[in-house]
Amino acid sequence: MQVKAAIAEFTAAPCGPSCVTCPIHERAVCARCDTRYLECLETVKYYRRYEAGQVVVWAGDEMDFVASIVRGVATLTRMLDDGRIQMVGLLMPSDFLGRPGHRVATYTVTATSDLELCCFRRQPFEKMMRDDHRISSRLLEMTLDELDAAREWLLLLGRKSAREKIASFLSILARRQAVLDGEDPQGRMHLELPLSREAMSDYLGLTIETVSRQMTALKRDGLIELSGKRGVILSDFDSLVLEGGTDGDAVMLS
Amino acid sequence: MQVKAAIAEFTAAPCGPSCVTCPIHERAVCARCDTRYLECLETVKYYRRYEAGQVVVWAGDEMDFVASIVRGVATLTRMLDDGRIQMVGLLMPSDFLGRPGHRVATYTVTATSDLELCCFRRQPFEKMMRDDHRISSRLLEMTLDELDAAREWLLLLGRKSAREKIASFLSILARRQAVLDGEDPQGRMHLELPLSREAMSDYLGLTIETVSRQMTALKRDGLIELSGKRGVILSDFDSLVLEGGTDGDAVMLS
DNA sequence: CGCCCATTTGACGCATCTCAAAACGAGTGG
DNA sequence: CCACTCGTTTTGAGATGCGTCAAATGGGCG
Repeated sequence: MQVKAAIAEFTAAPCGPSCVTCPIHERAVCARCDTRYLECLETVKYYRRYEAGQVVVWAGDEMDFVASIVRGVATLTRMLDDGRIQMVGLLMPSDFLGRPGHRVATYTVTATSDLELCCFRRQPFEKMMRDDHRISSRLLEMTLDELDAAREWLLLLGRKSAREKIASFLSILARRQAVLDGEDPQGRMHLELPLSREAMSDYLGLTIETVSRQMTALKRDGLIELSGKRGVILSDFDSLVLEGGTDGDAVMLS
Repeated sequence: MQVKAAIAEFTAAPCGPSCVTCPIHERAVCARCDTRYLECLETVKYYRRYEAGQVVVWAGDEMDFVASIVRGVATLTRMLDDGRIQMVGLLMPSDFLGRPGHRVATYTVTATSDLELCCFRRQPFEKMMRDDHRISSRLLEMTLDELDAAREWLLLLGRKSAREKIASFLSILARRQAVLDGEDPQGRMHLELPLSREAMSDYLGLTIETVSRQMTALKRDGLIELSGKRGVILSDFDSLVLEGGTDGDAVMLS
């Protein structure tokens, strides 16, 4: 599915749920807003939904909004001239989408599961960033976290073996899942992969065949069990982290 | 030089040059400060010098300052348990070093050429970020740029061949050099590499031998000429960019 | 001049890619 | 309820780009 022809259709909910009951309010870009600006955000926000597989924006297209991921998973991808694809971002609930100040999208954004966005029109959002220091300060923090994650990813792509890449990837997903659930990642864990094998290979800089072979190898070695296409059970979180070479340890230091 | 034993010694210049005549003032984190805060920065800043090869901080160490690169080049690196190294950041003049809010360094910082830093003690700098919106807003912008660069780097590590990696790397250096000189990168260009072959291999996720072989190959094919260990002449900037698969095009879109 | 270290060159092995086919699972219609 | 289809995933066999190990070259400096 190198280039998916599906054009993004969406349903706009002009009057979405309230920010107060919003499931991502604690962690999203709006997390630190005081009541006054939260009310203001409330008036300019709107929701969009995408089905799994739909493209949200193409690299090079204009994007007139920025957004928080409310539900589901989206990917950012870059493509070389001859069609080779690399994923460069994996957005999960509470993550921020878009770049304030840039009208043109640098990456292709795709929904890999059913996706719900809380969108803000660019102009009003940029104005609010100027007015309420808390928004841009939270965005700075989130961007610095993204940068650290990207650097961890560089280490993975540059120096890890296929087996280590898979193990690291599963650890990362498990950790993010646990954080979202407000738990500590440990012991036996259930995981529902939000990505196809192809998307995994785009994340890891591998081919789909190598991903499949290494998943089988990890299963053979008792580190994971597979249940259906997307289900994975990690026999032991710490063992898997070990198998990945070194993961996130440095990022965890505060 | 997996682990260089050299402990960072430095000379502190308590009263450095003035911000007004500072060569990086236009582009650094302080670029947008108004006069009042610039004067304030002036009182808390201090300079440090490192010789080529010295380590500025080790990953895991406390770092009580943040800094702007004034002169020279520094690298950020991460290491796996068994010693494999990956570079995850390449800092050039006007770039920012350190993470406000984090006391412990996540990456090992090394001077790869003689290096001059304009340092700010963490606490006063963080206070000033809170007081002067312009500092944190400039830092946000710089961090977003870094994130885009890191994502370009992900594409390079994940999907490019050794030859494309080298070509891309040289293009990136040439482009950054040109930007710093306020010129457009094009045609025949002279380049003085700020990195050893080993550092290049750490940047590109290759071995030193492969880097060397591909440099030779690019020379054989007339794309570059070598003059001494660090000197490179790009026969034609655009040809080299082409050889790199696709470089920075997307990042250049505004 | 001679030593030291960075770089280049060479020969060989292996991890991952490529191409191809089989297996599997989900959805559809008879 | 089963047969069929289509897309995804797994498995297999062979090719290759890059890594590994080892030696040669070369430039800089005492």
